[in-house]
Amino acid sequence: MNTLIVVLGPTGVGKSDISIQLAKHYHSEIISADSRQFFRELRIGTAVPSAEDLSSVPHHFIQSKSIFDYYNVSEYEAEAIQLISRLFQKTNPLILAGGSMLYVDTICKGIDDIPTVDPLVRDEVIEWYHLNGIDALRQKLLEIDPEYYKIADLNNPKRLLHAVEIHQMTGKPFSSFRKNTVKERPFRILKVGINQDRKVLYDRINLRVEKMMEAGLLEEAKSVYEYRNLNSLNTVGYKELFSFFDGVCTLNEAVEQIKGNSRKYARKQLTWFRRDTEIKWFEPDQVTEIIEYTDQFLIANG
RNA sequence: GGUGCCAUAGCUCAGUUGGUAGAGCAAUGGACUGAAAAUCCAUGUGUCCCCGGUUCGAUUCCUGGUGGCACCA
Repeated sequence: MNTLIVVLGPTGVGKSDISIQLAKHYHSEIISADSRQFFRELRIGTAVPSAEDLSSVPHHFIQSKSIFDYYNVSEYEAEAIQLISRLFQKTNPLILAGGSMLYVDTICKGIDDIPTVDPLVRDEVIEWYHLNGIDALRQKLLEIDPEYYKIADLNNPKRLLHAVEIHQMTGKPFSSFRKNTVKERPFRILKVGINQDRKVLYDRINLRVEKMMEAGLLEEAKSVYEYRNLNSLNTVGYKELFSFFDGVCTLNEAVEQIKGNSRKYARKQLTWFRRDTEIKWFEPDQVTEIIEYTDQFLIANG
């Protein structure tokens, strides 16, 4: 059976470098599980690998979408699983690299089949929510889906809105779609986590933001500023600079916020990954150990 | 050297008419099913600069010291 080596970890820890080294070692290819590097208009702020790195190993799903495209985890699951099975016909193992937790999990475990929400329905429900407030939204959920109401995060409008949207679209409660079934993949999965001392990681993140600014992040943000309402632009590195363009804060404050929000994101990623006991953790400089680990797994599993 | 102001959480500061203190930022933990770099929840002990005095009780008032800032010389 083929093996998918999943390289994951917090932002800025050096996943890309390690993935490239692994891919070279196995003459393999890299599938990205990074929900922001998909967008070709966002290059500097999402820390897309250099042109040199990209040409040294085949990469997939990097810079492959536009910020104007509607994209979501489910579409990613379908496209990525299809690609993975095609690539496995000539290459084994393959490398999945990225820090978008939900996207990584979707490849490993799958996601329930829930209808895609019609943008018109979404707008309608959001408008209703703005008019009536969160209490009314909770009340509505209680009426249409008491089962989900019991477990839902009632402070989180996005969660409640989605349940209402699904009901609006299908006439069925959102909870009836939530099966929580883990999909069996026709390949083995080996999870390699990269992490390091928190202080060192934060220094790396802060420094990386400075380098992004030197590389022209301000201009990149300016070039997409007029589309700021797009979901794809609700992204660390851009939203803070939009605030600067709006005159809400100084450039220096915006840059500090980018650093802070990147650190928060790294923490959030670690929270998510921490509960996944299948992950074997390494430090960024342990490439030799990582390859030893993946080699052993591949030998043991034919 | 003189005068004035300040000294409280990692940082910026608020506050206690005397009953040992709280905001923002930072930090930390958690949740997560088609918006996920999104969205949401939780966590605040710190010699209240130091020595002494007044007081039942001082971080708060008073004397002195130390450090910082400003102005005057």
